[in-house]
Amino acid sequence: MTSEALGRCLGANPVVVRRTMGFLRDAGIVTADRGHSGGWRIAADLSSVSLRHLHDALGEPAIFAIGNRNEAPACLVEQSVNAVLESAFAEAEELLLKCFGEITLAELAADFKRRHADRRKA
Amino acid sequence: MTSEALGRCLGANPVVVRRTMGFLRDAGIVTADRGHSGGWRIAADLSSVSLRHLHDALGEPAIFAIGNRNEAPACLVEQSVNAVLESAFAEAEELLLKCFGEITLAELAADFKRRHADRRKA
DNA sequence: TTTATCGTAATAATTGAAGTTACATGAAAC
DNA sequence: GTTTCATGTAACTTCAATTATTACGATAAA
Repeated sequence: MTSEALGRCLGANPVVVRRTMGFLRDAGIVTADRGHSGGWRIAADLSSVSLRHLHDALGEPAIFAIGNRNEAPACLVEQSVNAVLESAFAEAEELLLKCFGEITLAELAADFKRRHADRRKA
Repeated sequence: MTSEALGRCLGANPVVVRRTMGFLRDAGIVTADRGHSGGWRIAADLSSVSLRHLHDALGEPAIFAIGNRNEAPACLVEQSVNAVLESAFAEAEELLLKCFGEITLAELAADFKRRHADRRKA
C-alpha cells in the first residue's frame, strides 16, 4: 500500500504517513519498497505484534495530557504535588501498557473480519 | 492571595489565574473578594477536597494525550481499534481517578510541611 | 527512458493554550 | 466621595507543537 493510499484512508498527508511509517520500518514491523508497484508491506506475523510494540516503535510518545511541569522543581509545593501525581500516573501507565501488550494486530484483524462479515449480513 | 501573587508563584499570567480559579470558585472550593485586601481564599476544609474534586471542578479535562480521533467512525478498522483502546483507557482512567480521589489537599499540605521542616534542618 | 515510489529536508499552515490588553464592577481606605 | 486595589470577562495577540506542503534526490519497475 502506498503512502498516498494510506494517507487517503487515514485522512493524513502522504509525507506524514511516510514519517510515521518510517518508525515502524525501523522497528522491522513493515518494509518499504521504492519504485513502481512499491509501497508499504507488513513484515511481521500479526500475532507477534502488540500495540505495545507499536507504541515502543513510535518512540513511546507521552500518554498523559496532564503531568509535571518540571521534573525537579525548587518549589516545595510543586514537589509535594509531583510526588503524589508521579505514583498515580506510574500506576495508570503500567496498567495501560499492560493492556497494550496484550492486544495483537492479529486480534484486531480478527475483530475487523467479524465486523466486516456482520456488515455484509445486515 | 491575589491573582497577581498567585501568578508569580505559578509562573502564569494573572488573568489566566483568574480564569482557572474561577472554576474552583464556582465549585465552592475557594472564594474571591474584590477590592482592597481582596483576593482568593480557601473556602473548604482541606481534608474534604481531593484531587478528584479539583479535576471535576476544572471540567474534567482530557487525561490522555492519545485517544480516539472519531467517536463513531464509519471505518471498520478504526472501529476495531477504538473498541480495544476504549476499554484500556477506561480501565486506566478509572484507576487514576481513584488515586485522585484518595489524595486530599490536607495530605498535600502535611507533605509540604514535612518538606519545609526538612529543609530548615538541613 | 519514463513513471512511480519512498526518504528527507525545509518551510508553511493550523490549532489550541497561554498571554495580554482593556475596561467594567465592586469594596476598602483615606 | 474619591482614590486605590481587586476580581470578572471579553477581545485580541502570541506562542509552541503538530500537521501539511513543497521540493528534490534515490531507486526500481514498466
